Amino acid sequence: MKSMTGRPETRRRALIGAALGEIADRGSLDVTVARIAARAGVSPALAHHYFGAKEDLILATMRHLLGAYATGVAAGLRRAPTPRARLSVVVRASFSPEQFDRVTTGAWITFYGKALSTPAAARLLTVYRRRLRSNVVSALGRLLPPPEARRVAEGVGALIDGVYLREALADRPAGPAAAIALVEDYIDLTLARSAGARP
Amino acid sequence: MKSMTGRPETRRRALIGAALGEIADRGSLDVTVARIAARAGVSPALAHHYFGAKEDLILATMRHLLGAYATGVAAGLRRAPTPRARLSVVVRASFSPEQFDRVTTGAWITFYGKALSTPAAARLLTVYRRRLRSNVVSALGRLLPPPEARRVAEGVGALIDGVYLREALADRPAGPAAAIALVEDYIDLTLARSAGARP
Amino acid sequence: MKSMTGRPETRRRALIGAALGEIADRGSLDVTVARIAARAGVSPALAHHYFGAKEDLILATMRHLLGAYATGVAAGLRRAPTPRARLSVVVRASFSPEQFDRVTTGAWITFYGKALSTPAAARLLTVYRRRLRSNVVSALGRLLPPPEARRVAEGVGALIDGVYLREALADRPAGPAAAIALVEDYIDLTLARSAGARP
Amino acid sequence: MKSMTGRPETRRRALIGAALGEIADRGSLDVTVARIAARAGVSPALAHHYFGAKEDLILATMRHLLGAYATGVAAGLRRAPTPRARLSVVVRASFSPEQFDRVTTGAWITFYGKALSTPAAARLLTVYRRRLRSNVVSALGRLLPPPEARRVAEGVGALIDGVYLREALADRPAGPAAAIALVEDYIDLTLARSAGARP
DNA sequence: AATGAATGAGTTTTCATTCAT
DNA sequence: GATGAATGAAAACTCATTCAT
Repeated sequence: MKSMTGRPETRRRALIGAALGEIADRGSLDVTVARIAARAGVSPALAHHYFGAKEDLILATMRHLLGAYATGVAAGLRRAPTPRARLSVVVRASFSPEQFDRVTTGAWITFYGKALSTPAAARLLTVYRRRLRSNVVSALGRLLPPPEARRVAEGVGALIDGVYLREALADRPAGPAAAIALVEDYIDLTLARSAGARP
Repeated sequence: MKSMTGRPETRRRALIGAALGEIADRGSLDVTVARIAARAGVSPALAHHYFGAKEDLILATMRHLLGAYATGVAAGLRRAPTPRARLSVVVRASFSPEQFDRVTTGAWITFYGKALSTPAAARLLTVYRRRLRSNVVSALGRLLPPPEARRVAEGVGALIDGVYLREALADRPAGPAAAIALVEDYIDLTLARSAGARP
Repeated sequence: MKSMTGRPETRRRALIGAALGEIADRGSLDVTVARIAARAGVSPALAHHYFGAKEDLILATMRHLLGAYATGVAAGLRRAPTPRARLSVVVRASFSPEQFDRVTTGAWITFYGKALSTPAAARLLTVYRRRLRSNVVSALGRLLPPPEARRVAEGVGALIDGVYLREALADRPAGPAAAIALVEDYIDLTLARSAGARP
Repeated sequence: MKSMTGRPETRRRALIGAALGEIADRGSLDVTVARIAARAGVSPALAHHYFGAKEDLILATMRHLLGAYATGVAAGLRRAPTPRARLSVVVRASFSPEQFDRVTTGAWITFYGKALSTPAAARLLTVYRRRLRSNVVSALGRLLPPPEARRVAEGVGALIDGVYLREALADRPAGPAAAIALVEDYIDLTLARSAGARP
């Protein structure tokens, strides 16, 4: 194989993309540097050259995944006029085509497992999750009293995760529209109760 | 190590228990036959003698895990007098001390990942999940019209999964009581709406 | 290659012997587990099975080498009637055919280098050297006053090492007889001076 | 890293110095071109540009080491008035601060090992050793009959090597003064005998 | 002259698995 | 039934070396 020189950033992207693909294909982090490198069209040694240990490549890939999601959410939030609309943004972003394809769902679940065993991965997850949660809580804060806002935020987050997980593992997935409807319905129900209780 | 002879069934149980422990300790399926065997107090060769390939031991362990959960639910259901109570049984069984310790939560999440990549594991998961779902649907069927029963069953299942996942990964878990309350609240809300809408 | 089962102790010996041979052939510790294993007629995996890391195999080999020398000296000492004869035993043992062949000299020098970089190896060397030195000092103690005995012991030890080193590296070695004569002469000279000085 | 252009000779020196340092730090020739280059503040590619293969850089480093010693001896010899004084020069040069620091002793022993396996290194060593020996023999030739002069020269050389080696590896080195005293004493003893025997 | 990108050829090490006893 | 000896196949990682720029 002739060695083709490219810009380092291009190589890093390619390697992370390849890692993501391999992880989704294998359905686990039990992937080899050799296969990732081959998929990226470079030598295994180059993967080490850029990322050091395999673990670091994996974590970089995870960071990329979380970052893409956070970016998607943030972009939507900037354009949402009302608190309720901001909640919808979070829900829809979670089931957007980019976040909900086979590769990405596979990678997400795999990373949940990784977080279980690797403190560094757990920290990454915590950071992003907290950031996301604060978005939800702040939107809900305009609609609900603080203690309930926190509780509902927890429920919304859990429901998103649960639906996401089930859809990813379902033999016959219901699709994003149904997923979104389910979560939106939960939000509406909760808000309605509070609204009814207040006056 | 002295070779200790035991009843085959005892050996199998010991090996499955050891596998479960190793999986939880490592936080992933990246466990070795050698360690599992050592934990069970037998030689690696014996593990193969009983289970064939490592993969089979892993699947047997998964089956055991799912079976234990299903058994717990079934036992509760027999003693529950009303449909609403039967729903509670399912919820509580999911967060019972046996299902909600570090070992078991770790194993569950790990197996979700496994299902992603291994058709056999996915099938196992599907079978048990369907069985569970039919319990929920049949209980809800007494309280809601069929189409909504199905939808709510989906929501309840997803919420249980989501809460379970989040608790397992949380740096500061809220505990089973809070988890149960969250899901029960969702059930109540949904039932209340239907009750209010009907008359 | 058919796997031939043998007694563990036999295998360990074979591996240590093979390591010694490889080290001497290569003239450095830059040897591979694969080659050592091949020379011993076993798989590389077996070397790890018995010794753990390569480093441990190397240290075991070093221990073997030092042990063989110490054993040779000890055996001779038991049969030596006078202090002077005991000194000769040490000298002759150092240049005995077993200690002075190409393999052994090569290994010794290589291990001196190893001691330079590896504390564990340095400790090994120190232990054996101290044991040897105490033999020399105790023999000299009958012939010389203690402070001089210590000094001479140092000189004898250094001279043995130096001659050994030079012979090992010489393009035209003078042979063991000349080596022994050189050291014996040093001993005699030193003893003669003391004898002459005393009366 | 900014590419810094320098005079080729400066670069070579820097690389050899860095190699020497690395060898002493690691205590063996198991050093990498990358680390040597980094220590010299240049790229690995440049090391190859100047020296070709790593082996050549190592040999150049060895040559430098031997050359520095020979230069030190030669400088001393020019100023020594008597044969006996010239012998002292050789002894003292061997344990001078430049030759007896941690870096240099480490490098020397390491190169002894190298000579064992690499003919080119062995040749280098032989050349320098012969040159040195002829100095000693010619000095001794004024004091002793030729055959004995050769024998004593051998003993002096071996003793220097042995003391050097032991000091380098000792857990509690006695220091250069003691080393020099030991060798000088050997010389004196030998000369005294001859002097006593002649008349 | 000098570099960084890139790789091929190794090297240690792990581990599931087999098999004779 | 049970084991320990043994291995093949793979995996991560290292490093000297090349080459276009």
